[in-house]
Amino acid sequence: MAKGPRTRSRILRAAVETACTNGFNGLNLQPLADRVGLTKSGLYAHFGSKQALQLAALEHAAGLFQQTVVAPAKTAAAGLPRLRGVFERWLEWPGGAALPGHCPFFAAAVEFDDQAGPVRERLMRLFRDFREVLEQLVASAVRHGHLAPGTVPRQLVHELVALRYAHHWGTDFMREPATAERTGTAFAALISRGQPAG
Amino acid sequence: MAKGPRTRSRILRAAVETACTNGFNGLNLQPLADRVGLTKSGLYAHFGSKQALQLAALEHAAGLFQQTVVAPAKTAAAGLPRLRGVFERWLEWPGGAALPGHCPFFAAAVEFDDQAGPVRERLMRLFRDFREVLEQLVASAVRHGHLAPGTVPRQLVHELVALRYAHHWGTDFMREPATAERTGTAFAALISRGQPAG
DNA sequence: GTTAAATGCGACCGGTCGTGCTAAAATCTT
DNA sequence: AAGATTTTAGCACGACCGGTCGCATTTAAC
Repeated sequence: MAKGPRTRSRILRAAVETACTNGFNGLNLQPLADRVGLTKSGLYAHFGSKQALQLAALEHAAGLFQQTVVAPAKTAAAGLPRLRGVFERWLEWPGGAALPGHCPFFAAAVEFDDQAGPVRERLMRLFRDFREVLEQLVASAVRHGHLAPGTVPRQLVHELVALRYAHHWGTDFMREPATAERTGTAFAALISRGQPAG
Repeated sequence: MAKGPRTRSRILRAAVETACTNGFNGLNLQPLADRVGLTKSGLYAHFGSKQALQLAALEHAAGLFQQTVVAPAKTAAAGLPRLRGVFERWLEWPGGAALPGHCPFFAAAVEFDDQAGPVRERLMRLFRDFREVLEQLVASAVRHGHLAPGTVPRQLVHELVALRYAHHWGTDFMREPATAERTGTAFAALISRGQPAG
């Protein structure tokens, strides 16, 4: 492997770590360059613009997410167990990928709320794609008879997203240990509500 | 009313509006001074530090929230109707206070996730206080027989927070019109789950 | 082993940030 | 109307921001 892509890789790792604690707007060149032992311009040469760096970091984070949260799905039986596994790994992300701080996508969703551009577009697509994955898992759980036939995947997934958000709020901002239990209780309630022949 | 407090008031109004779209870290002095027709230092003299400005803006926003979302609670009958009213006004905040953009508290929760200091402390207290209000409303609804006696207020409120977060995500970031309906459906499910004698 | 491309350094640009200071202007009090 | 006080403008500072350039060095290809 050539040297260029290798340092680029190091940069991206550090960039994602930074984004987890400081957000994507916190991807400032100078501190990031210091972290990887480069000069600002040396780092900059790899991307050409801050936006390109943000996009690359976002893409890298998406890869880690896929491989940490989604990919291990097949380790559990299809249907509800698989859905539960993904949800639980989602709760623990980004810690599950040995990343510090909090979910970078949630931070980015706030930072780019009013900031149109390719980063926002890409992030929205990532969200939609993962939601699609969740909906497939729900639909599969329904087909396996683990959830009521009348379950509307998109509705249930909306409520799963809600739980993940509240979990983020409770653990990362409020820092209340009881959060995990409350999230678990809520998840169980969601599932039992959708149980066939309640 | 003297002139000082009057301009201070104008500044705070503009500051909260800015915080709704740009967050509290986006409360930069120069643009804010331009908005209210002052010089940067002229504005600065009113607060003495950016952090003091952030705190004052946060306090002002809390006042608007109280008066827009919480105070009108008494217009509805005690119990479930009152809870529903507060939740619905919460969903529409900050639009209900004629403010642009999104809920500034959610943005602040991300910005100050890792940033210790008085702003973070104050914000956490505001969240706790409002959660307390919600729990009281839930408890009241239980006492009125609108919710099952076994309802755990803190758990239900956690899920209401979850819904509000997902609503924010769906409307402000994803910009999906269907979000309101899904949030409403989820709220109804939460309530019906807690209905006495199923 | 020579050569040419890839790679990173260092200095620097214009701009904006938060923060001080002083002096002038506007306001309030008497 | 005159004096006391508050309020604002003007200016400057050091630090940091994203971004650019030319040059040295390392790497890889021939």
